Amino acid sequence: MSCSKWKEVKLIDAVEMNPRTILKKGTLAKKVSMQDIAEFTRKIQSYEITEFTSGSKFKNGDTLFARITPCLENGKTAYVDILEDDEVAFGSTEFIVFRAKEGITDSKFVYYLTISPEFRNIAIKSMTGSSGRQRVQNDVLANTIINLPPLQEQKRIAHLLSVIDDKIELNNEMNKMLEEIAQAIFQRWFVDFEFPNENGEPYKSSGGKLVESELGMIPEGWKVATIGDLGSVVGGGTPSKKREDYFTSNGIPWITPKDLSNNKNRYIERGSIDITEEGLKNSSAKLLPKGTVLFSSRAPIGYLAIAKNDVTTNQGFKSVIPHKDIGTEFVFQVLKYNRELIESRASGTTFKEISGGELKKIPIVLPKIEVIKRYNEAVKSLGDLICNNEEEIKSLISIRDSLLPKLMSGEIRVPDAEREVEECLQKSN
DNA sequence: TCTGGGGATATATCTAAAAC
DNA sequence: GTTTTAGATATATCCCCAGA
Repeated sequence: MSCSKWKEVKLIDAVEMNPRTILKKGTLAKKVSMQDIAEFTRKIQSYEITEFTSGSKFKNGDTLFARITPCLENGKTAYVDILEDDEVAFGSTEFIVFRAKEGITDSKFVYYLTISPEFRNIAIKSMTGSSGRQRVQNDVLANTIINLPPLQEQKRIAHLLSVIDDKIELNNEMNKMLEEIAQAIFQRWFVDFEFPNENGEPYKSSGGKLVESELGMIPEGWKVATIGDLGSVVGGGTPSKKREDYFTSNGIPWITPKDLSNNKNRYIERGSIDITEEGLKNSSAKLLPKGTVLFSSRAPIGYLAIAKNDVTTNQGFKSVIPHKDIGTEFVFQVLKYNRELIESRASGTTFKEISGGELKKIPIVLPKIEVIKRYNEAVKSLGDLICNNEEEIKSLISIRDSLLPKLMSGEIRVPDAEREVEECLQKSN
């Protein structure tokens, strides 16, 4: 049901595809690789500055659209807003660059158009190429008929969706900062030994005594222990014969390293697939309680997450179920702080793997229990804040994804959608 | 500049050997 | 006998670049 003022036009008449953009060879410029784009995320995650040799070229306001399998299917599409006004950047050759046409389309509307399921499906269906390396056919996209609202309406739609994405980005920023604070506190207390003493003064600089240990000077009363002393170290498992009936969409959450590579959240509820009771029984995986720290131990060593509820993992993890008086946060930070050391103890030729035995043996400085207790009180709210922000992001994503196709097709109009968004934001605040 | 083939590397999966 | 470790192999992902 589209409004009469909406017009059916060919994409190429509304949007420039791979527009000519000038950047001289050898110029230093920002470079956005495929891995700098996250799945279904508007914001470009990172970039490097390097000499331009070849690749796609773009400016602020452009949309980068992955054209190769599986990046496109996985939702690698981003909006460029990391540049100065006249700055030109470049990136992977596997991007199609979309640019709004002056007076015809709005740049953010173009972004939301390209992430709408309808548009993505057309792109995905058009893909051809040798197996495993399918690419979008540009001319199919160019000739796709889209239902284009008047410019003002485009701006309203884009603005509304942007409000949601802005909030998601804000929450992500906030969480990044909170995580940095959490790390800084850990560093200050347990690496610099400036934890507050009984009088609330920083221990070391107010004359707290340090004594010799095999890990250098440490506060009196502390000791050198191992990661194995922090809790039980448990390996994961995969059912020996991969049988479909061992997996389900609503069983016991089963986490694999891949679930963490796509998901930078600190807390995890479930992975992309669950395991059945039967499957769990037929593997060496165990049920891990809420608060267990998951540490990927094979191939990508060092992905970290905290179980938000009971979960299991595949064999790519060693998990630490923290002792009661140590607590999740301390274990999480110890593993994070020692990531490189742990990786250096890994063995294996095809790829590195840290064995449970080796992981347990990694030496660490263990504070007095009362200090850990105070630490846990000090950082508890940080963890809670991060967790809440992550929850809020999830609900924002779900409202964005439900509104987007309806707004793009004209099924609902901006004022009605606005009300839904406001309700959602209100609830989360 | 555009298009698509294919190399390089990272990661997942399967499963056998080693360790318990 | 069961669990853990890790090699072989398959797949996923990203990048480079030749030829039109």
